[in-house]
Amino acid sequence: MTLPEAPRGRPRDTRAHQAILTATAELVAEAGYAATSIGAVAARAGTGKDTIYRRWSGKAELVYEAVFTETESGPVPDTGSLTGDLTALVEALVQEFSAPAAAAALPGLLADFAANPGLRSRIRGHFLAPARTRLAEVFERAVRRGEADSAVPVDLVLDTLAGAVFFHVGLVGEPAGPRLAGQLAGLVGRGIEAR
Amino acid sequence: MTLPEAPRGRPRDTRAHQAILTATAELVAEAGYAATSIGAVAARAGTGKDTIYRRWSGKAELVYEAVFTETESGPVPDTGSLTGDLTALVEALVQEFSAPAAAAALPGLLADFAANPGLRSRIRGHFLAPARTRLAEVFERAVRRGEADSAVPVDLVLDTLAGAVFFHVGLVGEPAGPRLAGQLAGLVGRGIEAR
DNA sequence: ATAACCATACGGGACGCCTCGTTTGATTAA
DNA sequence: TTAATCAAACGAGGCGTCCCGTATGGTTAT
Repeated sequence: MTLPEAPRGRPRDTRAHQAILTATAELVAEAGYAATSIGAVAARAGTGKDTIYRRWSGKAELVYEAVFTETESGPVPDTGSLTGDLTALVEALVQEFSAPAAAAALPGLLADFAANPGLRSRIRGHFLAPARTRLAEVFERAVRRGEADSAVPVDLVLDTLAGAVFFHVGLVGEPAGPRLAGQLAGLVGRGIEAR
Repeated sequence: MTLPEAPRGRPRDTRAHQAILTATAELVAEAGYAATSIGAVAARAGTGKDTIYRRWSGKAELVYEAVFTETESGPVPDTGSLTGDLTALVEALVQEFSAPAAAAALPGLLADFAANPGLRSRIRGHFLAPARTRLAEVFERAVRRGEADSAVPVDLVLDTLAGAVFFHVGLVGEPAGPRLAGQLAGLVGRGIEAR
């Protein structure tokens, strides 16, 4: 049943693969998303453009993988309180969005995703879905403890948290201050409290 | 002191000006931000590109004015309760962001603004500042009534509301459901309640 | 075990198409 | 006379595709 699908011909070069991802992340961090062209990435990575197009369909997919793939999303926080869990979750979100390459890439990346229905559904699956799962777990624990109001839609909370962090990082342009995560988690945490 | 700045030479054509703005809004709504080029706008408006570049410095400024200038932001709501005022404010925000041209333009526009420091500061002044003023008024009234916690930063609330609506409209891609405004206002309203 | 073969990847370069923002030229309106 | 208008063309640069000659690994035949 497995059908190993034996690959024929020359295998792809792992070093080229990694060099492309590294060059992409560096270029985005240095020059921004718009100024990052496939040609420039190829030149910096020391590859041909074909070697890039053979792996990724375009700039959006390449940058997304280069910037957000190495995300280590650790275990779901379980501090015992809704506010604590939420703060940990938001802190991770802020940290992820504030990394130089990520902050530089996010607005342009989001625009490309929004303009392309196919990409849009893929980002919801790859990026938002795990975040939603983690948030839902924290939320359900809080509901069982009687801390949270089960009537609040999880998707709304997710849009609110992600949107707030993105909007702040994207429009303010400065690395998010250290108090942002705590304040945001406090605001939203109080908003979903049971009463 | 006024220096009427007597115009010399042929005055600019008001009809061309309006035709350009109209063509821009239509093109953005139909084809999206990325597919809207200055050349296409000029062709549709029946003008030369020159006539556009004489008035606007580029696509971002043109689209921003075409899509968001006609925003009529009515009086600041005063329903007597924090939740009521907030709901009215968010409903206006949702309506504004959900207009076909606005929804199509927002992600790309935001990306251009984020990539350009000059444009970024201008959008904060023209677009966000009025919203912040209106929100601050609603918020201060609620603080005086004892409904809201004065320790909550207004900017955080603004980022949260705008970010949530943008994230929802931009990534879901569907017109925001009718319940979104009420749910979001409820969530954030409870979050800033005095306790 | 060795060698021939084959499918695919590689770096490099050129291509046609598109958009951008600028410039030029002839015309038109105040 | 002055400046705005439309039209056309420009150079620069990105995109995505294609082709080249070469490199590389697995498969097959000896």
